[in-house]
Amino acid sequence: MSTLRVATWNINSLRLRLGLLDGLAAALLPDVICLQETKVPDALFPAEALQPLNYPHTVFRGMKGYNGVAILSRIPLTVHEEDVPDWCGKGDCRHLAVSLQTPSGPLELHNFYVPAGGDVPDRTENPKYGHKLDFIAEARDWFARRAGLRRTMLVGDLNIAPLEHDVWSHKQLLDVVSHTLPETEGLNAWMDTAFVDAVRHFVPADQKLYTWWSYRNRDWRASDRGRRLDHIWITPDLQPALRGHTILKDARDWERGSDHVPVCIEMQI
DNA sequence: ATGGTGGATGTTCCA
Repeated sequence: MSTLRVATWNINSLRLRLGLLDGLAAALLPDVICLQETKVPDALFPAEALQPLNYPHTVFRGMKGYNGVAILSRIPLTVHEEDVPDWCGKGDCRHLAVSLQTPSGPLELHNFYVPAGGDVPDRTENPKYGHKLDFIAEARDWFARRAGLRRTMLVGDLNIAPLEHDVWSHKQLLDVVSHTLPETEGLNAWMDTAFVDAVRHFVPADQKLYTWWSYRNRDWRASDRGRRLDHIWITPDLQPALRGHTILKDARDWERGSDHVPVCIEMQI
C-alpha cells in the first residue's frame, strides 16, 4: 500500500502562473497535478521552467490562446493517444487520458476541461451552450460504452456545479450557465456511468462547497458567491482507498492567482 | 437591471 495524492487545478494560463505551482506542490504534496486552461501551444510548453518542480513525467495538449490540459507526474505513466475521441470533432485540447504505473498496478486517469458554455442557456441562441451539452452527452456515452471500468479517476474543470449546495444560491443560479437543469442532469448521467464523487464522499451534500469565485467580485471571500466547478471522480472500487481531500481555498488569495482553486484527493492504493 | 475582472490577443474573444 502506498499513498497517492492527485490534484486538479484550472490554472488559467500556465506561463503566467508557473511560479504558483511551487505553492501548490508545497501545500498539497501531490504525486500528480492535472491542469486545465494552460493556454499554451505544445511547441511553447515551458518544460524547462517546470524542471525544478520535480515532476519528471509530463504530458500536455495545448493550443494558442484557449483551452489546454496538462498532467505533471512523479509516477511514470503511459498516454492514451489513439483510443480517445476528438470530442465534438472540434480538435479542442480538452482531455488527456493516461495510465499511472503505481506500485500496486496501473491506474487510469482522465483530465477534462469541459466547455464553459457562454452566457445564454439556450442552444439555439447560444451555440456554445449547445456545444457544452453535446460534449457532456458524448462523454457520457463514451464512458457508458466502457462497462466495468475499474481503478479509474476522472478529474478536471467540468464547469458545472451539480448539487444545490455547490452554488451560493440554488434559486438564483438555476438559469445561469453552470447550474441549469440540462447541465446538472447531464453531468450526473455522465458520473453515473462509472463514477462516484470523491470530494462529496467527505463533505455532506447539505454543506456549501466551492472551488471557483469570479474575478468580478471585488471581495470574493466576503461575498462568497462561489461555485463548485472542479471535480474528482473515482470508480467505486477505489472508494475504500480514500483517505482525505483538500480544497485549497487560500490559493484564491495568491498574488495574480487563478479564479479556480486546487482540489486534491489522497488515497491508499 | 447592470456591470463588474482577468488572460491572450491584436483593434476583440473567451471565461
